[in-house]
Amino acid sequence: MNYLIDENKFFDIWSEKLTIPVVAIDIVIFTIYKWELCLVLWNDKKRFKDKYAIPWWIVAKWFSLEENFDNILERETWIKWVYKEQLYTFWSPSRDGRGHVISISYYALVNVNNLITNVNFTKVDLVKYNEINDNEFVYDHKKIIKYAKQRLDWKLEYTNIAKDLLSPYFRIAELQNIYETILWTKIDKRNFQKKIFKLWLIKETGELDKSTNRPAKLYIFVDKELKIYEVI
Amino acid sequence: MNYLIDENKFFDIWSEKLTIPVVAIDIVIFTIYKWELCLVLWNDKKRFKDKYAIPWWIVAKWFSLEENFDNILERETWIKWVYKEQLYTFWSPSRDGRGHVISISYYALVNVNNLITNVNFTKVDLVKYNEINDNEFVYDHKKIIKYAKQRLDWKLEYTNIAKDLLSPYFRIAELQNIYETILWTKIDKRNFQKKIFKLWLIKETGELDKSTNRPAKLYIFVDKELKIYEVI
DNA sequence: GCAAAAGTGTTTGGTCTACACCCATGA
DNA sequence: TCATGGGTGTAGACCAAACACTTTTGC
Repeated sequence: MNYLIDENKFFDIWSEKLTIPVVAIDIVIFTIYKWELCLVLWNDKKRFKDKYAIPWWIVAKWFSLEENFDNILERETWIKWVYKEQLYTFWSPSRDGRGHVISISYYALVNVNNLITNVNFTKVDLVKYNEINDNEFVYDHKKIIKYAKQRLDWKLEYTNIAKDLLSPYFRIAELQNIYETILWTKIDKRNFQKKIFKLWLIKETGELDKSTNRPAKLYIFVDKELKIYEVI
Repeated sequence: MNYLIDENKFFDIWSEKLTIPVVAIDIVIFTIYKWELCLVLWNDKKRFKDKYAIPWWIVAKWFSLEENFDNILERETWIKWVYKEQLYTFWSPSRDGRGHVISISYYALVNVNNLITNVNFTKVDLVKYNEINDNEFVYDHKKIIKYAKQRLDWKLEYTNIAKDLLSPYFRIAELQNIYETILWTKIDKRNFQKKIFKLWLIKETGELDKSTNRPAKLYIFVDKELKIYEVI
C-alpha cells in the first residue's frame, strides 16, 4: 500500500515560508469484542513514549477525503470495509512540535470478525473503552475519542447504526448488549424487544443459533443503509 | 481589517508541486428578518456570474480555526459576535479551476439588530431562504446551505439555540415564529407554551411590550449558554 | 435435574394532541 | 366599537416504564 503523501517529496510542508496549514485525518475505530466496547489504537509505544495514539496521517492533494481516509486506514491498520463518519475538524496547536495541524476526525465501526480477519496486530492494539485514561494519549486524541463516543451514543439511540458492529445474522441478546455496553445502562429485555420490533428495525431469518443453551432465533436488519429511527 | 492570508505572498499555494491541499472556511449566515428566515449572501454578481456565494476565504497557518473564522466573517461581511458552529468538512473537487479545496463549513446565527447595525450591505444581500434555487449558487454552496439548514432544524428542536436569533427580551409569539418559519410548520399556541414552560427554557421579565395591540409579556432565556433540551 | 440463557403480557402513569373563547389595547 | 394579537384549560389517545415466570437445551 503506497502513501498518498510523502512528507518531503517536493517541498517542506512544515516550512515557515508556507502560509497554509497541514491537514491530517484522525480515525477513532470502535468494535465490540467479547461483549465490550473497544478501541483500535496504535501501539507504537516507542514512537509515542508509552502513550496511545489513534491512527492518523497527512492528507494528500488530488485525492478526495474518502480516498485519503481509505488509504490511511488500510495502510496503518490493514482494516477494510468499515462504516465511517466524519466527526469534526479540530485545530491542534502543537501536534508535532513542527507546527499545528488541522485534523479532520472520523470514527469507524468495524465488525469484530472483519477486524480479526484483516487487522495487523503488530501495528495496533485492542483496548477496552472503559479502561482508557485521560493522560495516556498523545496530542488531543483523548478529546477526539470522547467526541467520537458522544456521536456513537447519539447514533445508536436514533439510527440503525448497530448493524455495523454486528455480524449479518445475530441474536437479540447481542443487539441488546451493544446498547447496554455502549450506553452503559441496563435495559429491560421485554421493553427492548417491543421497541425494536415496533420500529421494524430487524426481522427474523428463521434460523437458530445453537451455540447457546436454549437455541436463540437469529435476526437480520431490515435496512442495509443507515436510517434514522428513534431506537432507545 | 487585514487578511490573515495573502494567496501569493511566499509561495504559490496552487502550485502543482505542492502536495498538500488548500483549506478554506465557508460560512452560512442565518437571520430572522421580518418574521422570515433569511441568508446573508455575497452579492458580487460580476465575480460570480450572477450566482450567489456564501462568504468564504482561505485558511491561514498559525491562526486557529476560530481566529480564521472571525477574520473571514468580519472582513467579508462586517458582522461580529455571532453564534457559530462548525458543520462539516467537504472536499470540493474543482472550486476554482485552480484545484480542489478542502472547505470547513460553518453556520452562524445573527440577531437582526446586530446584523443591521454592523453589516456592510455593499458586500452582502439578505435573501429569503424559501426563495433560493438550486442552480443559483457557485461551487457546492447550495449543498452546504442545505446541510446548514438541517443542522439548524435539529438544534432548534433539541436545544435553546433560538436565543441566538432573538433579541434578549422577546415575546412568546416571536419565539414561536422562529420555530414556525424555520421548521415550516404551524404550532398550536397553547401546546407550544406548555412545552416551553415545562422545560424552563424561558422566564418572565415582568416587562411588557406595548408595541402590539394588547401588550405582551417579555421573556428572557433562562440559560445564556447552549443547552440540550427536547423542545419540539 | 439443574444451570444458563431465551422467550413472553399487562398495568399504570405520563406525555402529546386537538381544540375555542375571552381579554386588553389602539385606532 | 371594532380590529388585532395576547392569553388561557381540558379531555382522550398514545407511548413508555416497571415488573416475573416459564421454556429449551447441554452437561
